[in-house]
Formats: sequence, C-alpha cells, structure tokens
Amino acid sequence: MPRSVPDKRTRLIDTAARLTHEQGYNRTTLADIARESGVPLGNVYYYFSTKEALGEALVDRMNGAYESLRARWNANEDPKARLNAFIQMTIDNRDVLARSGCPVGTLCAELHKAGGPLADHAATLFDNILKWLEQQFRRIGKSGAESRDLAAHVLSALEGGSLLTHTFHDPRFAVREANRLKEWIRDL
Amino acid sequence: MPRSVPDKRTRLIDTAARLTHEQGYNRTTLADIARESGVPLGNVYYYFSTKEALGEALVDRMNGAYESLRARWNANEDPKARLNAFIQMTIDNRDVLARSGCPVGTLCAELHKAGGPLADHAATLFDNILKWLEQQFRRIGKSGAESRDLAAHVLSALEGGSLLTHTFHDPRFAVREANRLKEWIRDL
DNA sequence: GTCTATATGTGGATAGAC
DNA sequence: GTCTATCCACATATAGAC
Repeated sequence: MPRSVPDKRTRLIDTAARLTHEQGYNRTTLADIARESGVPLGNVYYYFSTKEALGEALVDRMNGAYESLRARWNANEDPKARLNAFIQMTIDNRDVLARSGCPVGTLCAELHKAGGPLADHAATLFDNILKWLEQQFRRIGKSGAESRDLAAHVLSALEGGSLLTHTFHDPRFAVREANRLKEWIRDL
Repeated sequence: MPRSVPDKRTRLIDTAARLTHEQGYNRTTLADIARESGVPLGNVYYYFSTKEALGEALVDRMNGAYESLRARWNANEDPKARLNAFIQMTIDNRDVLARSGCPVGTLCAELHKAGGPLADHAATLFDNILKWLEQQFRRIGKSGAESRDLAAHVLSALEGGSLLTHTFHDPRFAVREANRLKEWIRDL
C-alpha cells in the first residue's frame, strides 16, 4: 500500500525543517508550518504538545538524515575518500548555502542564544559530525588528541565558509574553503 | 562638563548591542532595551522611529568600534603583526565567544534569514573586515586575487571556530583555530 | 523632549464539538 | 483523530498630556 503523501507527523517535521532553514526557528510560526503541511493549526498539537517538542523532533530527524549519509560514506574503506565525500557535500549544496546558510550551523547559532534543552539537543548534530570526522583521522593514523583537533578544524573551516557564503549570498566562499581542505587532506 | 552617564540615544544603542549579542536580535524586545537603558518605552520612539532603525544604528556603531580597533592595529607597520593582533582578539574574547558567540557572525546569520535592508547593512561589518585583511596580505606581497582568498580564509576559520565554541560553550575550539592561523601566517 | 496609557497585530496554546 | 473558534501573553507602535 504505497503512500504518496507521508503521514501528518512526518509532513509537519519536514515542513518545519524547510521553513526553519529558510526563515529561522524563531521566525517560523506553527501557523506557517501547519498551513504549508496542509494540517489545521489546532491539529498540530495532537502530534506535538509544544513548539519546542516539534523542535526536538526536527533535530532528531536531522540527526537521522546525517547518520544515513555517514553510513553511505562508510561504504568506502579509504578514510581520506570519506572525508572528501563529507567536504564535497558543501560544494554540492553551495547554492542552498548561499540562500539560507548551513542548516545545522544556523540552527545552533540561533538556538544557543536562548539556551535551554533544545539548544543542547541541537549541539548533538555537531557532536555526531565531529565524532565521525575524528574516526576518519584515527584511521589515517593520527593520535586521539590530534584527530579531535583535525576534526574540529574541518568543521570550523566549512562552517565559517558557509557563514560568509550565506552573508554575501556568494557560493565561492564555501567552495574555496572546501577545496582548500581537500588539498590539505591530500597532503596529510 | 563631564557626563558620567551617556545620553539616552547612546545608552539605547549600547544596551541594544549587549542584549542583541546575548539574546539575539529577534528575541530582544524594545521593552527590554528601554528598561535596561533606564528609558521609558514610549520615549524610545523619539530617538528611533522603528526597531529596524535602532538595528541600523547598532550596526553603524559596531562598524565604528571595529574601525577604531583597525586604526590602532594600523599603528604597527608590520602586516603580519597586524594580522596577529586581529587574530589575538579571538583568543582574548574566548569566554565571551563561548557564552554568546561572535557578535558579528551571530548577527549576520540571524538577520540574513529575514533578508531586507538591515541584513545587507550587517554584511558591511564582514565586508570591512575582509577589506582590511586583504590590505595586509597585499602588504605581505600577495596578489590581489590571492589576498582576497587569504582574507576570506582567516575570517572563515575564526568564525567557524567561534560557532563551535559557542555551540559547545568551550573556548578551545576558537583558540585552536586562532593559534593554527598564527602559525600559518608565520610560515607564509 | 518626556512619559503614561493604549491600540493593533500576532504567536503559542487550549476548549470543546464532531 | 480532526478541526473551528478563541484565549492569553506579549511585541511593535501610536496618542496625546505634560
């Protein structure tokens, strides 16, 4: 029994993900999400008791999506190839980054101004990325401490490039940082 | 006639700068700013016709503050020393960065989700930084195109490090990126 | 220039019928 | 499970006396 239209709960999370990325979390209202999902506003509260609960589900969904990507990259045995696949994502998404920034970076920046449990939950997105990056550097033969530093450097450069790309609506900033990292990994 | 208390307009901008950095622009209300400035809410509108007008003044003030810093760094003739002074700012401010992130980076990220004239105005903060950085690399002897790339790389690394430092409330991410840049500049 | 009171709009959340 | 109507809090902005 194929379902061409996902169930309401899924639709609400998907719409929340898109609108939060485009407009920011605070500026995205439950009324926006409900309308774009084709769900009446009052019905949203059957699935999510508060906006924050929807935010938590949104972070969970993003974590799952990135976990799927990492699983795919793990099919390649070469850790440098895995790192390059991660970096290539920035290049492939350059136009989206120019329009709305990195979905993870902008979400973390915004939520950590408010604090609270949702902010900490969003930080797990970066944490999971860092852990995976660290594993790849260990496979290359780096020590534990150095692997953590190198992982942080990769993510810092890509996030910084994404921020400039977003601010100037110019994909080149992120692409240049990505290419710089690829050369740097090649020579490691 | 020394004035220990700045005039109202100045106080409003200063308070707006602090609260916007701590809480974000959207979550900071004019009532917050008025209260913390010791100005009645209705009186705010005598100085700024809209919240956006206050936002513009805030960006202008930040541009002026960073311009003053750059003027001080320009007193040193050595371009590498100037670059190091810029990078050192990240290290000196590490605890503030851990609590609230980079004032410029978080402001640009938040405002560019909404778009509009204020977002473009905020981008001038990064633009002025990049122009100054580019000048230093030209002084070192780099070409125009390469100087622009190197300037973008410095800012990307520091902003990315600041974002991770903010997200994890851990100063080390920004400090490591700063130290890495210092070594990189030394060997240029 | 200053300040109180208030208008206006909007967002999160609830009540309660179906 | 679904949906309409509505409550309540709060943010921007205005009116108008002083």
